[in-house]
Amino acid sequence: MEKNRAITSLAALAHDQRIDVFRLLVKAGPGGMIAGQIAQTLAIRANTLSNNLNILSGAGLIRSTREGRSIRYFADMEGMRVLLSFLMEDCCGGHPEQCQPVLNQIA
Amino acid sequence: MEKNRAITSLAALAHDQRIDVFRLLVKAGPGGMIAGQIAQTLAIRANTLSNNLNILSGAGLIRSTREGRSIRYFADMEGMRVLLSFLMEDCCGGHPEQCQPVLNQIA
DNA sequence: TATATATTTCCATAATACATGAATTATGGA
DNA sequence: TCCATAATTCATGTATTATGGAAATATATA
Repeated sequence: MEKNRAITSLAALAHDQRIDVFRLLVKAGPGGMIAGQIAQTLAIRANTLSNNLNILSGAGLIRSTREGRSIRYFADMEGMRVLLSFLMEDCCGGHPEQCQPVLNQIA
Repeated sequence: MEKNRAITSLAALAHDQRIDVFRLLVKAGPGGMIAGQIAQTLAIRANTLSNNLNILSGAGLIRSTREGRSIRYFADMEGMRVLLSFLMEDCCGGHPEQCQPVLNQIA
């Protein structure tokens, strides 16, 4: 992963509404949620949400598919995995005992 | 973890120099690095680095101890773990098959 | 075609973060 | 004590980012 992409992803998550949206989609799981549901659940205006969904998409953290008039959004777990890999790169190279506790206990 | 703390941590990492510093300290492992070494390795001015180290510390992503005139910095793996837990919260609740691939393949 | 719903785009203003030079604090050695 | 080294703090001009109103686009239904 290139560094600029990682920074884009981290900046996307470092935002009051977007972190809520991402975590909501993580919880929603494979079923995802349509934009309107997200806006209603989090009490966000449609245009602000649209902008923030676009930023999360550009950051590779969520995906979407159109369903009639609605658009359904999903957390992109692969994007998240790539981001974490970049941040933890070479951590476990010489010192696996320092890195492993980070990964355990997350579930 | 409270949301504002997570946002602070993510914003700390979403920065060209700070992400370099963090990853350098992750690679350095338990031995850490003194500030001067970091500045030299990454070619960062002392005052800029100091400011960015302070931001990373405040975000709970690195720690430090003084060693004579120098200060040694370490990646804070526990802080990282807490951040990831917050982001992935409840992911594995109903759909462990979506969350697990994120955690594997990182090492 | 006309209307309603869902979402996005455009734009202006306000707020925030950034890098740098200069000065300051802290520690160790002569 | 005096000086050198290591790191931090402060002030400031610049640039980036966020927000919300209004308008526009896309799709479905009557």
